[in-house]
Amino acid sequence: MLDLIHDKLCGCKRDPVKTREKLLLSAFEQIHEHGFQTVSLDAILRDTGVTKGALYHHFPNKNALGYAVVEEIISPTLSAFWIDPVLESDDPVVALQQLIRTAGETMTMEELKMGCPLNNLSQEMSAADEGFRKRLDEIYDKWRGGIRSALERGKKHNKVAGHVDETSTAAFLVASLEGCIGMAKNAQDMKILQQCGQGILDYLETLKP
Amino acid sequence: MLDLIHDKLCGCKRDPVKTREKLLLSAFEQIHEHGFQTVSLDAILRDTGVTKGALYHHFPNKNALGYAVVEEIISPTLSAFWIDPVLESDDPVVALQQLIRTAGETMTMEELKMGCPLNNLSQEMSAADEGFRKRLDEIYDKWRGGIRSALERGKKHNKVAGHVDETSTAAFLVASLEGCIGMAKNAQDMKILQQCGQGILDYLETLKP
DNA sequence: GGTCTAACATACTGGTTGGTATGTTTTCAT
DNA sequence: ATGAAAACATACCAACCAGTATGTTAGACC
Repeated sequence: MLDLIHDKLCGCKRDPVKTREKLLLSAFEQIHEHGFQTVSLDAILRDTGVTKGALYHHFPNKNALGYAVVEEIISPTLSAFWIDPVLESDDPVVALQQLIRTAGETMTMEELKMGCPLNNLSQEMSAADEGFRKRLDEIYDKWRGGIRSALERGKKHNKVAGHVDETSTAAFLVASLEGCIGMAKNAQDMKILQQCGQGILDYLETLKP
Repeated sequence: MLDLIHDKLCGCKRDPVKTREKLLLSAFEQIHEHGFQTVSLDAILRDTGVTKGALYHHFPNKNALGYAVVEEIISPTLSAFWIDPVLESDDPVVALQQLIRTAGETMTMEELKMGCPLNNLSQEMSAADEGFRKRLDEIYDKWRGGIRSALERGKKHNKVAGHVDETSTAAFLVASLEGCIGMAKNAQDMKILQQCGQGILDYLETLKP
């Protein structure tokens, strides 16, 4: 439907940018739901209506499609929601507590069952394919680095206690966040998510001066 | 080689218990290395020398083999190393700190790359198969319950601070432990493991009175 | 020692998958 | 207008995989 309207507005039958985007988005969703190795290209083609020839015109192989999902969807989404707000705040501890609270409140049961796209892919692919591992590790590195520098700035503004080791705390925070989401994903239980979330919130409290 | 010796000692050409054990052990290793869905039964048969007929005599299908690995290998191993020692100690905080330190010291690079078998399977299978999810969740539940009751006992012995909420702390501890191992697995970097480990150790310190 | 069944062994199948070969149709610069 | 290249479309393939059908053999029990 919308395609037809767009075709008329656009005045063209082909829109390679849109085709690529459709593929990326469908791939992201299906990878998120079923995992990269389990998802079949045919399923993505069925979902998007794109043909195999078109897919292999835009991506040389399945891995390349996955890489693009990591770089063009997962990475920017995570930055926007979890990294940038902390970097922009003067009080990273409070900012993180806020983020965790809103994440916990807005999380639906379906999202809970699917878990974190970044963590899912890491756990599935890091040992199997170096291309995935490096790209995912870059994201994690950026995340840890962001929290670390935010903690440093917070210390200067007297919002973070002096005894806090910024590097290990940042690593631990990212790890426990993913750990909590993973635990709730397996339990499929909001109560577990809230318990874990409370655990992080309490921990964050100990970082204040 | 050993099989032949055993055959002579045993005086029999067939040993169904041993055959089952061989299958379980090989399945565990290969699942740990490649994930459940990626591992092929043929690979396990090649590895063990067992034939397909024998495998399907012992297990009705692939999932059943996986379930048996969870119940008969992963669950008891985890209990022995991570749950029982904490339950037996009067000071769960110190006991956990000890466990984390020895785990961090004895971990090889190969183990680091492969991650935690329990967490790997959870992340891979919980959304895909309810049979796996329930079995893995039972293990997590036992783990959380163990730490919780250990924290309660520790409080009575004045080894755990009064402000500690046992339930959420237990959930958070298990989640962050798995989170740390997962983070180090993706990074393939001992330094990251140590940073995360230091984070947990510092956190555990805040639980003391 | 004969019989029955548990414990294996072999060969095969139907379905799926990532990838390719080859052809057609737009689009756009000249 | 036209040639070239980008953007798609179709048909096909070899490999693999879980599972099955069918047969064989060892060993326990009477």
